[in-house]
Amino acid sequence: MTSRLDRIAQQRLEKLERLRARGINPYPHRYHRSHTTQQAIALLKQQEEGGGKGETPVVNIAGRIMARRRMGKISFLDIRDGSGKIQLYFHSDLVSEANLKLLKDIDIGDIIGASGKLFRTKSGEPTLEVENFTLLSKSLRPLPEKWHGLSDIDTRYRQRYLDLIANTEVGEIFKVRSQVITGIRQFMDRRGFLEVETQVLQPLAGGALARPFITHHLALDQDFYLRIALELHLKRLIVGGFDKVYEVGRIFRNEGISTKHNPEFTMLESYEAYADYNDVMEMVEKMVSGTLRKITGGYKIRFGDNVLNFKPPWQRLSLHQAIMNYAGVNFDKFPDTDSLRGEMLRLKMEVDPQKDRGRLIDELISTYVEPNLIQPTFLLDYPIEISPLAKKKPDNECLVERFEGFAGGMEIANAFTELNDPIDQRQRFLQQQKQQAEGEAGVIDEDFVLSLEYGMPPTGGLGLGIDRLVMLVTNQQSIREVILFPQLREKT
RNA sequence: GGGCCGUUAGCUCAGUUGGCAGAGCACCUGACUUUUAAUCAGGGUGUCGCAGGUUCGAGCCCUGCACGGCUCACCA
Repeated sequence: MTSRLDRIAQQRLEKLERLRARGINPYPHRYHRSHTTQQAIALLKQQEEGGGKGETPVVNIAGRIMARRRMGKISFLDIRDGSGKIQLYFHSDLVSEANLKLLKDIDIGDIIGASGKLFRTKSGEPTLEVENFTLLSKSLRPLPEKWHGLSDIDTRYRQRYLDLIANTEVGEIFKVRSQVITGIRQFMDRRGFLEVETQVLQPLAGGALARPFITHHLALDQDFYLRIALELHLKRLIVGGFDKVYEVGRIFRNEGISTKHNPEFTMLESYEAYADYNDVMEMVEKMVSGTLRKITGGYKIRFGDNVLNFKPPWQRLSLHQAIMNYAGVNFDKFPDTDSLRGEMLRLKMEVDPQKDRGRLIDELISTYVEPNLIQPTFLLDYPIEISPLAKKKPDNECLVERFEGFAGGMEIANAFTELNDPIDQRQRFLQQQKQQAEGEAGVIDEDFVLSLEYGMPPTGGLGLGIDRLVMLVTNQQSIREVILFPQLREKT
């Protein structure tokens, strides 16, 4: 590193050695903290509201030093813990000689514990008048700048701990993320769903069509795939007799990285026996709107330039109608790949000649429809070609009972009335296999089909992208802002 | 993988037509008994992302590479 950083680190190492020479352990094992900074402030307020009667109790607090203002005989330090921050006041007449000496070797970034009485300064700032303090951890490196914080995105993601120290609002995003997941779990548990954990390392990566990550088990001398969906194992559990199951789990897709895609992301999947996609739709509305209300107190959130209103019921639109509205294509009139491609070319759309009818429809959705679905919207009834795990509509062999939920121009949910006919399922897999691109997992999961042969009740299933939901709730335009450690290329 | 943009002190950023490498914060020394982006005086600590090239001379121009951002492609 540069000589200047060496110099700062060197100075701090020298301080460390001085402390050790005086018999001070710069990294002690524990500290008895009586209050968090916010509890201490609350205690002071309580004391004041009681008319100042009684002795102010001595509190022990601990945290990282964020700022220092030295003024001759007195010093002010700001320290921060997980709850917030508080100001410390040091007066050289009030602390021991040893403490005074220690204070000289303390730096911004160090973690200390301090005890003393609470009071308010002239300007009303709640403050701890320090009587005694201890070094709890010596910091050897300078923190990012106090006013502008840390804004270099590369450093923010690679050294997320610095981001969290320097930019307090980043921590808030991840608190909301936790609240979203907690809210969803509570919702599902209350509805009688059983939370389960299924395997991450799978012999076949099924349940979606995406390129998987591959790994190898040494003892078994066998390749495994990191799961690309939770679907097929959760449905096995429905066959097994758990009527309502869900999993909040990490899934892995070996695809491109973008502001809306991270190679590993978190998905909620749930399956409910004896339900269909209409039941699931209602559940999604209640789950998302209810969780939102719990966190924000209302149904409306700002997302970019828009205000999204999640109050049920959400807009429902058939996929067919949506593509008519936004792309001007009536796909019913173009029942095969060639005719649909011809129509798209006639409308001067860019068309990938490799794509079959299903993928062309998919393209119409993602290019023309999805970006326009700002308010929460359900698109219903998808073409069978792109929905191999969903049950056909009773009155239309070409469509399945499937919906996707959108908000803020992003897909957040995907659900269907699950296909439970094992013969139809095998045929759909075979059909899928023919269309599959190279590199994608293409082997039929025979064990899954076998499980269907034993009989799966009619079932409604759901997949919900947690990361994107958190993006919406926290008004973030990049998925990396809601994932603590997003995927980056290793620096060489 | 393609296109565009970026990379200068620990952090946030300037850097003119190609002519001695700059500021604020942080850091070090000193002053200061209620400060809070404390203030005041002094101190610049750098492989200008990396490697080449052009030039008397390159942070600046050219080529390649690395990493990042946006975007396109990919992506049930």
